Amino acid sequence: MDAPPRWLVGEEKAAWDNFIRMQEKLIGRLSRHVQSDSGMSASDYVVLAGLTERGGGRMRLLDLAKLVEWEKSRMSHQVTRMTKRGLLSREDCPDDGRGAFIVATPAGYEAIEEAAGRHVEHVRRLFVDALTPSQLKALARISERVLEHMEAQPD
Amino acid sequence: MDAPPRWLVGEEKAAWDNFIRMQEKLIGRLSRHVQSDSGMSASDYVVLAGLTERGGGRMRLLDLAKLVEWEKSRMSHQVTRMTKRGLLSREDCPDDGRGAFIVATPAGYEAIEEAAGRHVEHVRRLFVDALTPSQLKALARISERVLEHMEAQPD
DNA sequence: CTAATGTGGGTGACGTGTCAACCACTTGGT
DNA sequence: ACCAAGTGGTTGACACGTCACCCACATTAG
Repeated sequence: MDAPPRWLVGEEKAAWDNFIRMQEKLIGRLSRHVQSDSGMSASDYVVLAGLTERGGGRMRLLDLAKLVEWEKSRMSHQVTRMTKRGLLSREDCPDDGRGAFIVATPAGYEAIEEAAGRHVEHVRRLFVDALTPSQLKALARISERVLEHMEAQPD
Repeated sequence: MDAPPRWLVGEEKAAWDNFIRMQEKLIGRLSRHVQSDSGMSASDYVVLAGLTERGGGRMRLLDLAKLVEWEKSRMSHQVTRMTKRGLLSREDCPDDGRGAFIVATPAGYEAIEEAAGRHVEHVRRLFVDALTPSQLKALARISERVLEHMEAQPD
């Protein structure tokens, strides 16, 4: 019987609209910065950052994909491209004939170290500096809350 | 002389990490929903929503692009694809020989009306319902604050 | 009127994301 | 030992986004 949609109103609508616009503008600007001052795409950055900071520079492809919440085929394509550009390499896994280790090359390490420092300055400038400590705290809790809520929710 | 990067710490880091993860997961899930229950991509949705709700179903290409904060070439490509699928059509502008009006077709209207109702239910389920009214209000203000801050900031 | 410059919009090439199918290897049951 | 089912990973086709460049028309200066 298809009840009519419950459109957003008042604070609901304000929160959603502002959040969406803010997030789009912020992410867009940050990825253009990564691109223009390190020559890497935002995806390159995410992959290298995850691999080196949380995987010690060497990880199985699926583990890396889960870490950054990507699909395996996306990761596979991305690794192929980054390998061609010398940032990563693939190695066979001795324990599991199907497996592939993804390894950050020296050039990969260099690139991420360069980029990370610049990136954090942009994050500060555009995001952290815009908010008071208590607003930062509030946003941390709100984001956490939404994440938990989503995990408890079907798809 | 290249001061060392001021890495994020404590609440700064928590706010940023949680925000990024939340936003990625939320946007990802919502666009998969739009896709699977209306057959449209998230981009199709944005274009049709902007065009019909705020442009009366008929707008110049550049105006539409500005409205949703896209580059003109992206919009042009997108309109081309949507035109092929019957959701939009192009019309010449009599006042300006270079101009192009983008018009939502009846099929376009139908599609967006169908999709919008379902979309808002997902937004409620995944986002609005996760937060208290005061958290929604806080997020609205925080987002607004970041937006204003970015506008006052060079690039 | 005409030439320079600006603006609205399109195009093609290339990097990226998704989906579905596929291959090779592993695992578990019999 | 063997076969079914599962898992790790790759591939190809196609939709999408960006960049640089292009073209047609408009505007302004002279």
